[in-house]
Amino acid sequence: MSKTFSAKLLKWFDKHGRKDLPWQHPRSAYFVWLSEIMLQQTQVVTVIPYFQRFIERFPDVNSLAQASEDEVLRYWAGLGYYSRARNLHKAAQKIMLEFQGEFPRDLAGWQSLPGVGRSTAGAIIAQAFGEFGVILDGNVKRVLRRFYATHEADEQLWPLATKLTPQKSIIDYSQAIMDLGAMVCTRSKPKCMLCPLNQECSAYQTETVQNYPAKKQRKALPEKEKYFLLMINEKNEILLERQPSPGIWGGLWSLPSVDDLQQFPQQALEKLPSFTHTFTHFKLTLKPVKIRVSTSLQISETLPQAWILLKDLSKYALPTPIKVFLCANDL
DNA sequence: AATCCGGGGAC
DNA sequence: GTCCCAGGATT
Repeated sequence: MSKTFSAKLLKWFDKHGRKDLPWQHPRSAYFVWLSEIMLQQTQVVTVIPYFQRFIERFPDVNSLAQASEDEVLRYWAGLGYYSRARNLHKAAQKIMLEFQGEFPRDLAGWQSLPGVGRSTAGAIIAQAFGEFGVILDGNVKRVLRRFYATHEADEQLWPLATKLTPQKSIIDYSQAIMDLGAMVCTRSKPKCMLCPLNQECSAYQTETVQNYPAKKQRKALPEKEKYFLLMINEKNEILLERQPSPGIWGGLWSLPSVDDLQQFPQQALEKLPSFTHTFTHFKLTLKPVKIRVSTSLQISETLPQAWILLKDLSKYALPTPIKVFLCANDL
């Protein structure tokens, strides 16, 4: 049934597949796991430099487990979805303490680790151990929806993905199905003429490729606005606060933010140009305010705080828009 | 089943 | 500007 599908895909992979990604050499369980987490909702080209820096500092699961969460987040800062980094760190500690430093070998073992779901576990089983594992990521979903010309929900695609996955050549197949989605069966302008599966592809044969996957209707993003306090003391230090997790920018260091400025004397404030940042579920207008304060001023401490010099900014994990703002402003 | 969680690349 | 990317956790 799936024989022609995987056979044709593997033949295509031999010639056109990606075989020199950083996590493929060596293809260790640690590298595969780390790459799969970084690649969740994040494109390959974005991940590569983060992966390189990360493995240089944390070359194995033990070094990752021993590190502080704060340092792990520093190496993740800018990549987004910071719960991935927190979960990765927790998982490393679990592997060291509960699994005696040995990676799981089966699906259930991997899925017991925080941040590892069904698809990531399947990818790791396949790529790290060469055993039967099924992937259903964004690429595979798109390929399957077009191949079967179906609008079925994500969950309904698992049996199809499982049926198509071969017992042999699993390492290459799992890479091949993702490469096809990333390189040929792309979201826009798919290269159907180059596709090894076009003769069996229902969407291609009915000339309805553009209908799959269907466009989702998006709701208008809610808009929020907050004041971000650029507090500067007499030593020219600024105040950072560590954000609570879970939550936006959880675990990262950001400027203190407030909904209004009524607690501050008007003459102490200097309003700076506002800017916007769009998250997945809302649009935030950041309204920076510069406040000169005396060193002795006691700020209410609901979150961990640090007075830091601008030159030491790189020692902290900052959200990208905050980092960009601070680097663009002399104090 | 929806919603939350970032940032950026491609268009 | 829109869309969505090697998704998972939470509700």
